[in-house]
Amino acid sequence: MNTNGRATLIDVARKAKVSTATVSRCLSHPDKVAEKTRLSIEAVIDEIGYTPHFGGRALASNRTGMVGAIIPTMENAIFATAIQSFQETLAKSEISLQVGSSGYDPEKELFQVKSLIAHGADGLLLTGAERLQKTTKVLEQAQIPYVTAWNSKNDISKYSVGFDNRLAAFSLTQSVLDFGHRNIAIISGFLENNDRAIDRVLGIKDAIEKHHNKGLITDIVETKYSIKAGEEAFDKLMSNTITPTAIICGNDVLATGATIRAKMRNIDVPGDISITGFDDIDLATVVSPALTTVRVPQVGMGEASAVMLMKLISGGANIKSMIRRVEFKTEIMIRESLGSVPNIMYHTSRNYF
Amino acid sequence: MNTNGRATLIDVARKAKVSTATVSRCLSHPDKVAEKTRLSIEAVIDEIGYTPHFGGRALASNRTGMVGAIIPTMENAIFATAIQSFQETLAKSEISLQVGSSGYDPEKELFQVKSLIAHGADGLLLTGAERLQKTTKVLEQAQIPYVTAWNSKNDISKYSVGFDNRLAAFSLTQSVLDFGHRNIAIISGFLENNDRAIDRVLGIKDAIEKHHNKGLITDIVETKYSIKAGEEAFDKLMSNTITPTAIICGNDVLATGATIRAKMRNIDVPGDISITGFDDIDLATVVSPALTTVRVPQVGMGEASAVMLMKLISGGANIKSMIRRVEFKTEIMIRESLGSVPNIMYHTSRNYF
DNA sequence: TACGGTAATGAGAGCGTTTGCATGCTAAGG
DNA sequence: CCTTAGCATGCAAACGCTCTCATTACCGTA
Repeated sequence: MNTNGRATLIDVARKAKVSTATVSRCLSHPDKVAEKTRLSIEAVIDEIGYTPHFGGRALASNRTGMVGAIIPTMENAIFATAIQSFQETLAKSEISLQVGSSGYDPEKELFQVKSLIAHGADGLLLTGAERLQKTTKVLEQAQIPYVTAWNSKNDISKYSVGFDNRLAAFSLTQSVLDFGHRNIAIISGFLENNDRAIDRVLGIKDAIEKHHNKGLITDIVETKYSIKAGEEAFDKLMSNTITPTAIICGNDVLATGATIRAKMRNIDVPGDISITGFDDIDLATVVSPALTTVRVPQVGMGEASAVMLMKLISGGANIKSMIRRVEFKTEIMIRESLGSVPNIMYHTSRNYF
Repeated sequence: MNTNGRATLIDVARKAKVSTATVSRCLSHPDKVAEKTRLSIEAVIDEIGYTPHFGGRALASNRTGMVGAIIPTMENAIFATAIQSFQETLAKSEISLQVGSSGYDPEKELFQVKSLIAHGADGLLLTGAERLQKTTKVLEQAQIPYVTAWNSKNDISKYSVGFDNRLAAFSLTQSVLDFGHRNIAIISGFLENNDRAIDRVLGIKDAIEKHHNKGLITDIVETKYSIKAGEEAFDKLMSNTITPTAIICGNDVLATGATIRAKMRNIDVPGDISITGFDDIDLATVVSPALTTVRVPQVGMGEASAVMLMKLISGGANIKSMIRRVEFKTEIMIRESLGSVPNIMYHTSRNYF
């Protein structure tokens, strides 16, 4: 019994008439202890309500059983599914998760990294490929293993799990072009410090350049990821001289905003204008019309990154032979929000080319 | 430099030519150290990239700087806002948060409590007033302070933050009655182990009993909190002999499901049927028509519970004089989904009374 | 110059666990 | 009956930090 009145290993040992070593083993490696001993120790533990002291454990074993994840934002569901499956996978090994958000700001990411390390993270999951050099340095000095997710364009020396944002956007854009659209606008998240957003825009441009020409892009609006921002961006696009017949949005949240605003302005989707999203979060099928979007391998990424990170943490010889990079495929989900070009607008727009 | 190659306090002390005590103070109570000393220590820390070892700190100080929160579900946004403000408030004091979910199952809650304690939580935030006796016992044996939220109907000896679910539902129902509705159906979450859901149903009944009679309730459907469940519940209600003119839903998620299904079936809301929600999450204004609902003091609860919990953790003399219970007001948000009773149905329904 | 008081620092004893190594015991084989 | 392998257990040294208490340094005042 320590000064706080909380039971300790020593109390258990004394009461069970064994050494602390045996009690410790009984907790951490039950198979190393004789059945009989184990039972009597467990009885004592139950009786006096002993819980191992976290700090003592962490100090002696140099492990906390906690890992951290830093995602850009929790405000919308973009990362929720992946984080959930990440968490579930960890939970199977009794590892807990602490989530922080960076707000798409590398400085804040660095802060979160420090904070998570200070809070005892055994390993970290980070979003995207780019970060401050200082962040990488901190990670290395603290000797914390980490995995990056959400983008496969990654330094080969690092451990990463993701998909090809650029390629996915490319495919989606091809579908849009196939529907006959020639005046295309983009509503993107802020590109600064966001390699995923940059890649998506690049993918759109790739597709357009390949099949037609750059002039097809009427405008690119950069804004924050929120429904309201999507609404405002829509207004902006519709106030331009050249209005688009299709709007490709950086994610489903922006697309939802655009769709809602279209409805408010009595602009029919997809009759008058087509709108596409990215991510395929729940929202995509809640709005009407349901969004054509890109399904991102959230569950797969969550699981794969958890497995990778746990291997890294356990360390040992097998690290050398580990796969350093997992790349997933994406899938285009064609739904109601993408349709053919409206005739009248189609003609109008042709004048410009 | 320890065996892992990670820098320790001793390394810093040696390099800065001071004792470990001074370095420790410099980190934890900078004002107790001379400016000059502090600067030189900080320089060394920066140079060798020292991060305090979590385990050592936790062991010596008997604090982890982490608290846990257990909410019933993360699958929808019901608890998100409160948790976020809880977290933000904690963050100001450099306390981190670990969230677990119980799935509305008391056994799972117990498991999560144990898990969070095992992971070093300094304190806990729990949802609702009811739980297993064993859970309370575990909490006490581990000497972990905790606060309950979301329901103010609470044992006075405990620390709680919440609002009166019953009263809120009562007010909302009054509004529904004021619009002339006399055939009212309820779609509730499962009542078992959910004091909030129970209270909301009781509040509805209170209002109806007070102003009219029980017979006005055409049906009560219990189901899980999901959009799909809301849809199915709606179908169930509409297949009854007596159909309602208003559906009061246990939360916005269920109400959203009902609304979506109504739209699918070409039943106009609120023209043919009124629907109300509870919680006022984002979803409530995303669906159309926007939901009439109850605004729950999520931000307030989050902040208040964080403050209360932190006081409890710091302990000291002021605990005795602490306020043990904070109760917030709710607000009825009248939006499009609630309207007058359609004439034809009104007449039909009158026949039954 | 001596002295008291205060601010800054140092010494060192824990904090509760884990774990490598030593020891003791049991059972099987010679 | 003695050896020996192998399993179960105990001993005790870390692990890295905090914090109390003691000590030193410095200043102003008598």
